[in-house]
Order: sequence, then C-alpha cells, then structure tokens
Amino acid sequence: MNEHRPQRTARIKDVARIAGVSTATVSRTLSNPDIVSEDTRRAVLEAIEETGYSVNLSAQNLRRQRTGGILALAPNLANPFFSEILSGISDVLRGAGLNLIVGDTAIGDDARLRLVDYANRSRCDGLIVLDGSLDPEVFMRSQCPPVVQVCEWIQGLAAPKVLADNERGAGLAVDHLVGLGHERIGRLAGPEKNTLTQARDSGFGRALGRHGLAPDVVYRGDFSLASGQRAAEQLLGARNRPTAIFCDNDEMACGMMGALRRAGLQVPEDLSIVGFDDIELSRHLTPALTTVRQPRKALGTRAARTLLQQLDGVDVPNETRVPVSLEVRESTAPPAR
Amino acid sequence: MNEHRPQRTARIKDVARIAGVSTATVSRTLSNPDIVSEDTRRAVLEAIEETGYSVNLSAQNLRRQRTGGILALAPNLANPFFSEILSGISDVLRGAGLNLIVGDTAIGDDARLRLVDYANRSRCDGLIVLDGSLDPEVFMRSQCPPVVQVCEWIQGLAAPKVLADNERGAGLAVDHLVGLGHERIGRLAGPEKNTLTQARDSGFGRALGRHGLAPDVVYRGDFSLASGQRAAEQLLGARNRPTAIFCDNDEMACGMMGALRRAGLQVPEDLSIVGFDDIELSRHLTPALTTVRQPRKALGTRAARTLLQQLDGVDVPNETRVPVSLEVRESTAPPAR
DNA sequence: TTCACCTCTGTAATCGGTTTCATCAGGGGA
DNA sequence: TCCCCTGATGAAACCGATTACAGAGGTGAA
Repeated sequence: MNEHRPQRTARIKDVARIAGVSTATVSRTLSNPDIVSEDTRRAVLEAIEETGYSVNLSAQNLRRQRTGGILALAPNLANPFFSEILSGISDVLRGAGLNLIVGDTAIGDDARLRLVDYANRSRCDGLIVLDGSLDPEVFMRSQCPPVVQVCEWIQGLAAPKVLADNERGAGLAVDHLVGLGHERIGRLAGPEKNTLTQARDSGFGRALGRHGLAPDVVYRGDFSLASGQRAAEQLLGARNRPTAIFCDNDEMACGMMGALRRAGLQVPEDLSIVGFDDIELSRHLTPALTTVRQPRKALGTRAARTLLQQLDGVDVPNETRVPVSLEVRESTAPPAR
Repeated sequence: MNEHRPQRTARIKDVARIAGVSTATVSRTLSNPDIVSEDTRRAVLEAIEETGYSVNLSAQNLRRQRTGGILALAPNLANPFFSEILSGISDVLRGAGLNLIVGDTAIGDDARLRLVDYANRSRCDGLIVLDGSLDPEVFMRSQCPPVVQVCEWIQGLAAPKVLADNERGAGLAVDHLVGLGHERIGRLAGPEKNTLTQARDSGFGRALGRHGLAPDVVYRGDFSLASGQRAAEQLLGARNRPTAIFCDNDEMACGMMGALRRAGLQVPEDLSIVGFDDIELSRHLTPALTTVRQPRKALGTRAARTLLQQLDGVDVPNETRVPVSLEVRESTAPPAR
C-alpha cells in the first residue's frame, strides 16, 4: 500500500536500500570516498544516479553545526559600487560551496533589532560588512560568527579589514593636480563620520602639506549623483572658486561635472575634477573622468578569502591594504591663467 | 562536573528546564502563543530572556521542510540594473522572514551543473530568475522549487513572469521621435536571442509601421557601455546615417553618446538618442538622456510578492506587466535640416 | 593454531527543533 | 454521581543527515 509515493525526492535511506548498504556507507561514499571499497562505491554511486538523490542541506547543516551561508551587509544594494564587490565575494564563496546571502542595512526603524538576529551563528557562518555606520556592539556578542570588514570599517570593532589604500589614493590625486600647476584644490567629501572620508581627508591634507599647500573649500556629499549636483550649485554660487576638486567617489564627480557643464562651465578648462573608484562609467563620460582606481572586485575576493581563512582557524592579518592607482583621463588639465 | 559549559548558546531544552516546562511548550510559546496559558507564557518568555535563547534555524528548517531562503539568479551581479531589482526583492523578502541568496549565472564551464544543484528544494524555497539565457530544463525537474521570472524570460519555461511593457516602451520612443520629425530611425539592440530585445524589436517595428515608416540600420550590442562605444564607431564610419537611434538600454546609449561626442558629433543636434531603463545616471549626463523609464525596484518587489503568493499556494497571473513611461530630456531634438 | 591488527561496514546516538497523540484536570449537564 | 468535553501540557516520534563505536572478516607473524 505504501507504493504510491509520488514525486517524493530520494533520501539517503532510499539510496542505502537500493545499493544494499547502510546510510553510513552512503554518507561516507559522498564525503570521504577513499575509505569505502571500490565495489561498494560503485554500487552507491549507481543507486544515487538511479534515484537522483541529492543531500538535504538542512539536515547536513544541522548535523555539521553550520549554515552553509555567508551574509554580506551592504548599506544599499542598489549602488553599483557595492554590487561589484558582492560579485567578487560571490565568486570566492561559490568555489567554497557557500551561499551568499545579502542584507540591506538601509532597513526601517527596527534596524538594530533585525541586525542582531542576522548576526547569529544559526543564520550564517560568517559576515562580511560593507557598512561602516553600524553599531559595533552587534558584532561583539558571543552568538556572532566571524566578521570581515571591507572598504568601510566600524570604529571600535576589532574584526579584520580589507581596504583600499585611501590615504595614498588621495595623495596620488593631489600630486597629479599639483603637478599640473593647481594651488587652490577643493574637495567634495563624503559624510563627516564616514571612515573612508576621514582616511581620504587625512591623505589629502598630508599630500597638500608636502607641497606646502593648504586645503581649499570642502563640500559635503553622501556619495550620490544628486549630492554631486548640489555641490556644483554651491560651487557655481561662490566667488573665488578653486581650480580643481578632488571628489570622494566617481558618482559625485559625475553629478558635479554634469551640473557644471549644464551651467556652461568647461571641464577641465575652467575646473579640473578627480574622482575616486574608477567605476566603469567614468571612462565613457565626456570628458572622461580622471580618477583613483580602486579594484572593487579584488576587494570582494580578498575579503571573502580572508573570511574563509578565519573560518578555517587560520590567523589573518588585521588589515589588508589593496593598492590603488591613478587613471589620468580628460577631466584634469593645467589651471586657466 | 557538567557545570563548565562556557559560551554554549542556549537550546530549547535549556529554556524548557529553566521555565519548568517541556520543549513542546516552549516551541508553542514561540510559534503559537495563544494556545499556552498566560502564566506559562510568561515563565517561558522570562527563561528565553534569561538565557538569550534564539531558535536554531537549521533545526527548524529541517523539521519544517523548508530552507528559509529565496535564490535570485542574475547574469551579472556587478550590473547596476540588476542590483536595483535585487534591492526590491530584498525589501519584500525581509518582511517575510526569508533570506535573499544571490547567484551569479556568469559562472564557469560547469554552469549547467552548478545551476542544477542551485535549483533544488533543499537549497532554497523558491527562485527568482533574472536571466533569460538559461536552460529551461533545469527549472522543470521535480526537485526545483517554484520559479518567478523578472524582466527577461526563458523560452519554453511556463513560470510566471513579471515584465516591463517592452513593446509599449519601444512604441513611446518611436512616437516621440517621429513627433519631432525623424524619419530615419536606427536601433542599437541587445543580443539577437535575448527576449527583451525581441519584444522591443517588435514594438519598434510596429510603431514605425503605424507611422508608415520602416526600420533603418540595426546595431547589435550586449547591453554594456563598451558595446555602445563600438556601435558609435560603426555609425561614425557609415555614410547616410539615421537621424535618431533607439537603444535597448541606457548604458549602451551612454557609451554611444560618449563616443559620438568625443568624435565631434553633437547630440541631439546631429543625432537624437533614446535609451531604455532610466538608470539614475541618465539624468546627470550631458546632455541628459531621453529614455523609457522602467521601474526596477517595483519589478523586484512585484516578482518577490508573486513568488511568495506562489509559495502560499495562491494562484498567480502568468504574466504581470509593469507600466513604463517616457522621460523626455535633452538627448532628443528635431533632426537637422 | 592463536593473536594482533587492519580494512571495511553497520548500529545507533546525535544535531535541535516541531508536532502528533495521549494524558490530566476541571467544568458543565444529565 | 457519572460522563463527556475542553484546554493545557508532556512524551516521544520525526525531519535527514553524520559519525563514534563496535564488529566482522581477512592477513601476517609468532
């Protein structure tokens, strides 16, 4: 009477029965084939083929005390900057047989609450954090699995970081502009509390100092196209403009450049602009944007690899610094006389 | 002797012992509080508070025969077009207590193989497919959980689709251009086999027909900035150019426009350009891009909701069509005389 | 021949919940 | 007083794997 079991997917028990062995042997055949005899292995594999068996991951995870997933927390999934890092993470995790679970930290009022139950061993085996504005406490509780930080980092959180060399990037931009003859160099920065912004501020200031210069005007943005546009409006309204602007990312640079050109200003003739990131778009703008290249995919893969090492109990460096380079294009030129 | 259990996170058993009830009652208190008495409930909640208990998801999922995750398959995570859809999906899933797992289909040679074990009930409770180039067979096996397709769709796969109204979008673009006086309208299309491209081709052709016109030249791209640039090079080399181009996405439009302007052509004076998607960038370009707006976040949320309904056993429409609109900006103008 | 040892395999405990079914106490009606 | 019913709870089966431990059979040395 038990015959009619339609569509029921095969269990390890079914495979065992058909192969004429115990479930233990089936399990061993899959996870450690060398310890079963040639004949048995063949019989088991045939039975697997016949039944179309595939292991039930919930059961496996429960038994192995893991989840098979890594959670990446990004401030805004819709932002292409983050998505390329995610892509790098995804590549590495796939190879390790782990799922990439993504979480948007731009969630409602209950953000803290939710975050706490994301940062939980029973939900993921590890965390990759791309958002420096989160509460460090959440990641310091005993339930929280290992964490790696990428790009941004959280003050007071002792988890390994994978970072672009922000100070040096800012320095490259300044050196380039000073080399062209600029002396009044302004800045379109990210939010004041942002750790990236702070690192670039410091690199910017130090590089100017080396050339005997001081920072000019600083505009604040939030890394969005729109905030670049707003900064451009402020700049257009000011007298005594700087001759060059170093922006904290390409999107703001692009928003600013678009607004300036629309107002009739020439880039780079009237104002030179340097961005940061080198998103793909930058080389397709007119003028093509001079920018500090930050290898985003590499940042993602490095972060994922660091996390995997941590999971394996390997010691990892507290900070990995990924080199940056300057891509000189058309948006910078010597200042007008 | 058993006292020394450091850092061990609490189990349901521990909560039960402390509250002086059975594990069944603890479980009921959490999943169906109304059926336990007031007093018991209070005692259990106190014990949970005291122990910091949180349910083990692997165990819960195993018993409930689910995974708690939805897998989204996108051709290229790094592409901002997809990331905004993902963001919409994420919003809805979070509310439903489901994880969003992302998979990049641009994976190695073994893509087929891997895909098969992604499309498996033990890995996810449902699938959202954003890639029309996948093999339909994979999703038609009995192990495969419910599927919803977004934006692109797979020929021969009977899963519900959530789509922008591509035909109408192409029609809006043509009507606009013809209204400006254009008669020789070319096209920068996506890959020939792509279902989106086909839908827009058909809308494009029909709209031209309504105005008594026929399609001009067709360039093939792959939705990338670089392919827009390549198309521009072909166009520059041709004699007898069209006076307007309708592009299958904003990125190609942007790549084309950048290359044309760099070659000295004026947009829109020498050539009008219409894009598709309305990515955020488009309004910040100079000239700002006229484009067919496709509400990506809404596509994502609709798709996720459709999938949730399917999981609940509710009947869902085979095709949901999300309306599009034309955003007229600066990249279109009457043709030069 | 006996015993130690090795290889291979099976039995059964285990992971941590959920849910069926049984039990029990108390209330209401006959 | 007896019986039935209801509401609250506990005991135990169950989800589907993995793995510690034990046992069977074979080999080689003493």
